[in-house]
Parts: sequence; C-alpha cells; structure tokens
Amino acid sequence: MSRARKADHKTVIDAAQAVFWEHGYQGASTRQIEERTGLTRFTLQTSYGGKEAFFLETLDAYMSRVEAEHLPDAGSTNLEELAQWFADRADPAAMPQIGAQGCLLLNAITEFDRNGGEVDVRIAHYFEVLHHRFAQILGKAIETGEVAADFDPDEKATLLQNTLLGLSLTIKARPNDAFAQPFAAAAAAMIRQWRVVG
Amino acid sequence: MSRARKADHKTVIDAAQAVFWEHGYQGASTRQIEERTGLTRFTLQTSYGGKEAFFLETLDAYMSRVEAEHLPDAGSTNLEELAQWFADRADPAAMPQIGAQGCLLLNAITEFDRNGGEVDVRIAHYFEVLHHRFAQILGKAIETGEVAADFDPDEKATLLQNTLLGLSLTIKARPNDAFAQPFAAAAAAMIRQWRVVG
DNA sequence: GTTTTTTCTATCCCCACGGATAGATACATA
DNA sequence: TATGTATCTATCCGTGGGGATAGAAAAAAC
Repeated sequence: MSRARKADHKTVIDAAQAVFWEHGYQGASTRQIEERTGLTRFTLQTSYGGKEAFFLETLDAYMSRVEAEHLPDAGSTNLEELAQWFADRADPAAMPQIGAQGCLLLNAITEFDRNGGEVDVRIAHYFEVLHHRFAQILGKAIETGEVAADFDPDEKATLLQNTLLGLSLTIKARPNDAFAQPFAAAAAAMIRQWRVVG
Repeated sequence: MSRARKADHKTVIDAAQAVFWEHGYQGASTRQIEERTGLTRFTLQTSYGGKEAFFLETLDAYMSRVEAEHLPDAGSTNLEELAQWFADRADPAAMPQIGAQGCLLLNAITEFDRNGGEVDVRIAHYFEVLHHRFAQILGKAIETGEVAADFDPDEKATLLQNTLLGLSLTIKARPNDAFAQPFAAAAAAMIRQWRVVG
C-alpha cells in the first residue's frame, strides 16, 4: 500500500533520545535529528507533527521505558537492592551507556517555560511516578522490619526523588565517567543507614 | 572623557541572571537581554564580547554572590542551622524571589556540551566549592560532637551537594511555590537525623 | 567651546533554523 | 501489471538569530 520507512520507529526514538540528551531540545536541530535517526525532515513533519511533537513522543517513550525497565521494581525490591540500584546509576560497569542516554526530563525542565503545557504534564507525571514507586518500596521495607517503625515512607520517598534528580544532574555534569560515582555511593550509603541495627 | 552607560553593571548582571534563568541560555535572545537589562546589543558586543562571554560573566557574578552571601557560613554554621538552611531553600517566605532567580549552573549543565570549555571550568569549580563548604561545616559538627564519631564528612558532603542540586532542579520544575517545600523539608529532616541522640 | 572618547540609535548582513512543496520512488494491494 | 499511498529527495521560503557598521549624541577633559 505504501512505501516503507528507512528507519523503524524504535530505532528512531532511541537515536532521538541520544540526540536530545546530548544537545538539549533547542540545541538539537532537525537536520541533526535527520542524520542521527535516519528519519527525513519530511516524515518528521508529516508523520510526527514537527520537532516539538516529536520531542514529546520521544519523552513519552523514554518515560515508559524508565517505568517499565529501569526503575526498581515496586513489589520485590528490598532496602539493600534499592541502595544497590542507586549505586549502579553512576557505575560505568553496570551502565555501559551511562551518559549516552540520560534523563530527558532534565532538558525538559530547564529548557521549557513552566506554562502548563504538554511538557509540564510530563514533568508532573514523572514526579508522581517516582514518588509512588519509592513510597511503595519503602512501605514494604517497614512491613518486613528492615527499617524502624517510626520511619516516614512518604518523606523518605520525597528525599529519594530529590536524590535521583541530583544524581541525574551530576551524571549530566560529569567531566568523566568516574566523577559521578561518589555521588551514587553516598546515596546508597544513606539508604543503607536507614536499616535498623540488629 | 566618554559617554556614560544607561544601565550600571550591577543592575545589568542582576537582570541578566533573571533572563537566563527564565529562558535558559539559548532561549534568551540578545534582543530580550537588551530589553530587560537596559544594555544595548552594541555594548553587549563591544564591551562584554558577545552573548556567550556575557553569559559567562553573568555566571561568574552569580557564583561569587552565592559563595559570599547565599551559602551557609563555613565557620559558624552548626548542624541545625544547616538543616534550616536547606529547609529555607524552597520557602517562599524565607526566599520571596524563589524561582525568580535560581541556580544558573543548571542551565549551563544541561545546555552546554561537555567539551572542556569555559563552562566546564565553572561547573567543576561549583562542585568543588559546594563540597568544600559542606565538608567544613560537617567537620566542625564532628568536633562539637553534634554527630557521631564514625560520621564520614566527606561522603556526607557529597550527599549534600547532590541534595542541593536535586533541590535546585525541583525548584526550577515546580508548578507552584508550594511544590518544592516537601523536598526541602525532607532534606532538612535527613540532616537532623544525623544528630547523635543524647 | 572645542575636542575626544565611548555609548546610543538604526540599520544592515549572513546564516541556521523549522517548516513547506513538488516530482521521483518504493511497496503492497488488487 | 496497474494503481494508489506513503515515503524519499531536493529545493525553496520566511523568520529570527547573533553580530557588524556608520552616523548621532552625550559626557568629560582641555
């Protein structure tokens, strides 16, 4: 019925995430996107609705994947695993592509005005997802007695959100791969110290 | 000898910080800068060396001021004051201009490539300053016995750096002024829990 | 009051950007 | 194999960007 595209959707989105991550939203030109993703500007326009719509789709794909694959599992993660998860964020061994594909929300937060538009919806959603996920894990840690009974899972979930954002920023800021590791390690140590000593 | 400028340097830099903060580096046009700062594009060019050089100068002024006025004092800040300092980061009462003038380093980190250039130098410096400042304060807290003897000031200073970065990002991301407060409160609570119970 | 130096005003220039268009080209259905 | 649909190629367009320039204007020095 119709001609096939040169690049399949998934590959395109993956490459797009990398481009936006490296250069930011405004810094990534449609010509660059064309080159790196295999997409043509024509298709970018007709089939994705232009640069901003395309970025939003890239953002959505990124967040879906983060939720499904990269966040610690809500049901089965204990406190030590949570700590290790944070430690791994900046580990080049555990994450070979560290920095090659970071948190796109960072670009969105700093480059777009807070005007209640599409980007703001994504940002709000991301904050909610993170909080919910961390709160679930910590709630379970209370049940299993890993942490003290007076532990506030809500407050600590907020703290973890904040820690993860800071870590993402540090990873983006890193002059070399080793740079972010102490930050991840400090976060992990913080979590381990929540354990009740017994 | 020469004609006087319409806007004095300090006013210009202050306004520039606001513009860059609101719209990011790339998002702030030289025409906007002209309007908001009172500077002419001519002077921006001849006397500041263009947009990027001007941004660097704005960044330097911002950092000097942060170091001198807005970071907790290295010699006289105890643990509770440090906690309160973090709590105040997101308090509209304590910081009426919250968000009107946030951390310019955020823009710099996300919008500029890591290429070893001028911006990278500033970023590295900022990280060093923060770490040093926090480590000093925590070192003193050990001396005074506010925290346990096995407390690692270096690791915790790193954690505080990360926390502050996350907080700055949350403030930038906030849909309303109340949004960031739980994050600041969680950070403050974390610090207060470092206190030795006695 | 004249001179000198710097800023201001008002253009101008060139380029990169996102987007639009039109003819050529695959691909799958009929 | 003919047809139709969506993509590709190549080019074009309008806009806004940072920067450059030349004459007017102001302020200090003499």
